[in-house]
Amino acid sequence: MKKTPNQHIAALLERIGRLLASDAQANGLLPVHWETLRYLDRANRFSMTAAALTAYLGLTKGTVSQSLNSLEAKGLVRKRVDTRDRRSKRLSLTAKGKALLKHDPLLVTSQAIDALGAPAKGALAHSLQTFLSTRLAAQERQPFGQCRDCQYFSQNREAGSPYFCQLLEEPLSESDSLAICYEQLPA
Amino acid sequence: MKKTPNQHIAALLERIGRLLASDAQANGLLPVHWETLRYLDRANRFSMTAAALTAYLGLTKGTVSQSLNSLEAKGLVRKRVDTRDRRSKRLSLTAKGKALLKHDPLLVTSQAIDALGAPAKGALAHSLQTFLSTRLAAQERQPFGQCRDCQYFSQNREAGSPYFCQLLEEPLSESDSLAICYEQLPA
DNA sequence: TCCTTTAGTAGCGAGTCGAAACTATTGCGA
DNA sequence: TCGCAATAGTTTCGACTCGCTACTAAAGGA
Repeated sequence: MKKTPNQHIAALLERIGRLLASDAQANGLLPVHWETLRYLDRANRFSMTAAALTAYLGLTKGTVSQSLNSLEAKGLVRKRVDTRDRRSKRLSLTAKGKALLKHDPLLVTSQAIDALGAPAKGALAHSLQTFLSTRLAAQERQPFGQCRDCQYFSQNREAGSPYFCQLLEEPLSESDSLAICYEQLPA
Repeated sequence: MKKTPNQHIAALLERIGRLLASDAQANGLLPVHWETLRYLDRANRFSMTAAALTAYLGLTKGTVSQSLNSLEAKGLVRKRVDTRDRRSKRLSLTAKGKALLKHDPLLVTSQAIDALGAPAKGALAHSLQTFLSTRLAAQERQPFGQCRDCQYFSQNREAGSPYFCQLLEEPLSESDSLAICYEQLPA
């Protein structure tokens, strides 16, 4: 079976994925746990729910519910019923969860990337981003891009907050604009 | 938590890995099964053992033994005791296993790579390869490179086969030289 | 008010995965 | 030649993921 350049790249990506997954078994956590902590660290306040996390990870809600229970039992994640929509629960990282992210095994991985030069890094990031977006779009999955790159993102007309979400009709802070969002629709 | 460019790339790689893993649940096989079939399709005859596969996947031998049992029960892989070293078993793909590789979910994935231009693809393949090699070397794991890029690889002095392995003292065919090898040591 | 949709949970079965204990074979060295 | 360490692989155990299905509860529209 001869390999095309595309297949070669695909095989490399899959193999690297496996490599990173085995790295990610650290501190008694499993890969999916680390991804959850990272997500909750990066998501904006509208996206801190089990449903959004389910879409992000591409798993079923039953599976995600179990993982969250496990993280809650470890004291890394907190669940609180949303007062506006009492079906929903708002997730958050506990102080312990935030502290644990300082020992994210991904930090070790990212050191190995220094073997590449700066221009190669830029090209790599861009290519990976393009591939990820293409693949997610093909499966009709949410891109989870940054808030400020969204077509609902706008300047705020009123005082108080610099930006505004036209979909959820909520004011946005500077750090909101950098977070990733479940609802994000690239401009 | 601010992200450095390195961390951004590492996060992308991990996320893409998860994406591919969920794609790889096709035809009733699990990701690790597909990786096993692919390995057995690409490995040379010295590397068709459970021990080599264990090193390739970075798992424990118990786990790999179980996966192989499952693949054998499905009729995709065959195990035969090695006549030279009766501790060892030589693995091979059955006809059914080879046929199944024509439906490898990685083939779908590789189509999405066409969203990148040809020069970007070359740079991407090179960067990923460099990263993988660096990371494997850091963990003192085998690179599993192609036979012909090995320091034991040489032209054959006798007739019959074009190449020769100076480590295993075995003649090598043209297709041997392209296969990946457990013993490979980059020149 | 009814009915559909949405958010999340609970339980089941299959299977990965690591760890540890085990068998069998090989090969080295005294 | 004997004994012992190293190597190849299997088995069993427990924890956990993961998809699936069935479930509860709340929201919201006709």
